[in-house]
Parts: sequence; C-alpha cells; structure tokens
Amino acid sequence: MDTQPRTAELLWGSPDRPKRGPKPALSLEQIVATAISMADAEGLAALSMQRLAEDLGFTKMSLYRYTPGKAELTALMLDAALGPAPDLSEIDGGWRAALHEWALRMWAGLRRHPWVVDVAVGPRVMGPNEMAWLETGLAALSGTGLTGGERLDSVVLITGHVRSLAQQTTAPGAETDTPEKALNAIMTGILTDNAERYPEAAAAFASASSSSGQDDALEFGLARIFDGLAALVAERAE
Amino acid sequence: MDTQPRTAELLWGSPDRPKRGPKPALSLEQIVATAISMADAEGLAALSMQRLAEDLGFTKMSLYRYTPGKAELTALMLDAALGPAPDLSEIDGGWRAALHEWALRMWAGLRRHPWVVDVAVGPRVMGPNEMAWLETGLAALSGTGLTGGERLDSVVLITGHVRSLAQQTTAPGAETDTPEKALNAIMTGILTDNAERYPEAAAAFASASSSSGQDDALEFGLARIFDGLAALVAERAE
DNA sequence: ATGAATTGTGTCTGACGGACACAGTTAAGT
DNA sequence: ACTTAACTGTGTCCGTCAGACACAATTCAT
Repeated sequence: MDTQPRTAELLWGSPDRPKRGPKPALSLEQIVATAISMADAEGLAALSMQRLAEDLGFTKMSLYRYTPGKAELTALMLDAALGPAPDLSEIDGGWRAALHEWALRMWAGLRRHPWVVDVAVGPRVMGPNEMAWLETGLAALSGTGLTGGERLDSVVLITGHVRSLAQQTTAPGAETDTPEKALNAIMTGILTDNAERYPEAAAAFASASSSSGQDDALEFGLARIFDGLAALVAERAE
Repeated sequence: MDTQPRTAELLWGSPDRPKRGPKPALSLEQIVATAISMADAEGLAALSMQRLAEDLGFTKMSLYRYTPGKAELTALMLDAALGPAPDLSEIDGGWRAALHEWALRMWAGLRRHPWVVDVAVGPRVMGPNEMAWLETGLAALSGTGLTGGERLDSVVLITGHVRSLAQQTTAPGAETDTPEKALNAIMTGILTDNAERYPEAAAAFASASSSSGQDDALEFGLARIFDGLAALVAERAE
C-alpha cells in the first residue's frame, strides 16, 4: 500500500495551505474530531466514510480531498485520541509512582476511546502524541540504572498489559442488549458441564465472579510488573 | 447479533448429523482447516467467504450450510488454531519453569497463526482448546498460595504480554515489499528531526536498533512478571 | 412409491472503500 | 481586466464484501 510516507507527512508535516483554488469548507482537524466522536459512540466498525461525510454534511468523496484514504484518517484519529502525554514531574515516589500514574492515565484514555486498541496495532508510524507518551514513560525510568533497551522493554511491557486488558474488557459486544450477562450464563453452563475437565478454571471462575473484576486485574498486573522491575533496578544499583 | 449461543453450540455441541437429505460434500473441520491455512498465508483480511469457497471448489453460499456466519467460523478457527494445551507435567522447576514453557508455546502458536490475536479479542465464548490452555496455566500455579482470583489475574497478565507482543510484531505490513525497513527509515528520520523534543525516545531507539529485538522483549517481560509473581508467592508463603 | 428434510446453487441486496471525470471557485500572471 | 492554472466538492461508476432467499436435486423414512 505504501501508506506510510503519506501518513508521516500528515502526522508530522506542516499544514501548508495552497494559495489557489476555493477555500476548503472543511478542515482535517474537524474531520478527525467528528470521526473520533463517531467511533466513540458507535464503535470503529460503524465508522464509514459515507456516514462520516453525512455527519459533516458533505459527500463521501469530499473527504478524500483531505485524507488520501481511510488508513491515514485512522492514524490521525489515533494520535488525536491519545492526547498529550501526562506531566509526571509533580509525582512523588520515584519511577514507580510515576509509571503507575502514567499507566492509569493511559487506561483512562483507552476506556474513553476503546477503538484505539484496535488501531494502535502492528508496526506503524508513530504520531507526535504517541511519541510523547513513549518519551514520558521512558523518562520516568531515567533515574534507574537500566539500559536504553531495558527501559524500552519495560515501557512496552506496561503498555502491553494496559492495552491487553482494555482490549479484553471494552471490545464490541457492549452494544447488544445482554452483553456479558448472557455470555457469563453460557460460560458457567459450559464449565459446570465440563467441571471434571477444567477443575481449575471452574474454581477460578466461581471465585472470580464473586469478587470485583477488571480494575483488580489492572492493578494486580501493574503491581507484579513494578515488583519485577524493582528487583531489576535493585540489582543494577549494586 | 446474538451469535453467542450458536457459537457455543458449534464449539461444544455434539455433531449430530441429520438422517434425511443428501450427504454433505464438505465438513466443518475441512472448511475450518482451509480457512486457517488461508489466513496463515494471506492474512485475516484476505479471508472472505467467496475466496474460501473457491479454494474448496464450491460456491460461497454452500458454506452457510455449515456455519451460520463468518463470526462463528472465525470462532472455530480460533479454537482450532490454538490447538491442544501443552503438557507441563514433565517440566521441572516449579511454577516458574512451567509457566515459562507455557508462554513460549503460546508465543510459538501466535507466530504460526498471527491472525489469532486479532480474533481472540473481547468477551467471547471460549472453546475447548482455549479453555484447556487456561486450565493448564492455572494448574501451574496451583502449588502456590495464591487465591483463585490472583491465579486468574496472573495468567491474564502473562497472556496479555505474549499476545500484545505478538500483535505488535506480526501485524499486517509483512506483505509489503519494504515492511519495517521503510518504516524504520521514516521513524529515525522523524526522531532525528525532533531529537530535542524526544531525547529519551531517540536514545532508546538508537540503542535498541543495534541490539537484537523482539525475542528479547518477550523474555524481558516474562522475567519481570515472574519475578513479581515470585515476590507475591513468597509473601503468601509466610 | 411418496413425501419430507437436507444440500448445493444462482440471484439479489445493501454497504463498503475508492477511482475518475467534471463543474464551479479562487488567486496568480499577463 | 482577462486569462489560466490550481484547487474544491460532487456524481457516477467499479469491485468486493456478508448475507437473504428461492429453487432444484438428492436422500431417507414411511
């Protein structure tokens, strides 16, 4: 497809308006903002160029005057939805507290824009905001004795946990009338039918359904990751 | 959509063949196997009912005699591609070695079927194989003093890391002629242009591009997670 | 032998991303 | 002032997608 150079230009290039020709009635920022709110409201699958154009009061093909294609548009949506990276300079408690706050902010953002997880996938051109998030995460680890590669791997590990959890808990299915209620009923039915084959899973499900749930999983994973990182930092400090 | 009951029936139900009518020329297993190899070869996006049917030498609509829709087919593909869970009973070294092997096996499977990560998303009906993988992972932690919820969160944490890394490294883009070569050139160009805004990121990229890469990230994350889990296990053992 | 159930097929629909030509608008160059 | 080139928005068209539906052919139970 070779969509990467155009995406990089849109994300990082300067918006030099041409001089001749009629003034554009739309703006790329406006299109991206409308697309984001539409994806937030109805999911990424419901976002089509046709419906987006109708929402803006224009025809579908007019959008292609602003973006070369849908792929580039979603790349812009991603970076805009991420928003500016948080400022962690005021956080006391060293790298651990800073990265904890960083992870929670990212989690909040992914809850606000669930489709981001589906878009921020695979090798891609990072935008200014995504790069700033990465920068902030890496900077939080600058005081430790970790190498550059280790710091990068650490940030990847944390984002992977946050994003993976967001992907599992906020994926489509929230629009159906009985989203996880019916699913839970089906799964417990299956597990009781096959309790002898999956004793551990049945027990874990039974004990987990009584306790709270997903926020616990987020904090649990972060605590384990930070504990493991702390051990490595302590080892490097010797 | 209400696709969950049908999916559960296909995944867990017994294949009772009706008695009257012509014998089916195809089988669901055959369709699923062909779909898997096609998704392996050309990616999930290239898998359409039309092309799948052509590969099988039948018309598109004939497939709908075997599966109610594409969603149910992908659910079957997922469980079939996961394959049987590994046997960890022979692994020496306690829960840590067992879970390490478990994670590596999962990693290998995701490398073989990269599209699995895109399918195994969100709340869904788990199939027998997926359930067996979960069961095996939970069983590896049975010796520790962790609660059921903690064991579940631990397995979720590990799978999240493995899957997240697989999603980032094996996503589409492998089909283009200059997959990550061009991307890397673009990103380094951007980073050198904005080195003052992202000093940590620029340094980390520079030092990371010289070292090996993704397999390191996998082992790095696993080591940190296991270290963190070991601390919790030790705490519970007191 | 007859009728019901089941399979594979052909045709059709609505939605999708996107190519392309065209008319209208604006500013630069003469 | 006038021409001309560049740019914007629109309408039309294409190929592909998942799926609905009716129909003919096949097979078994009665």
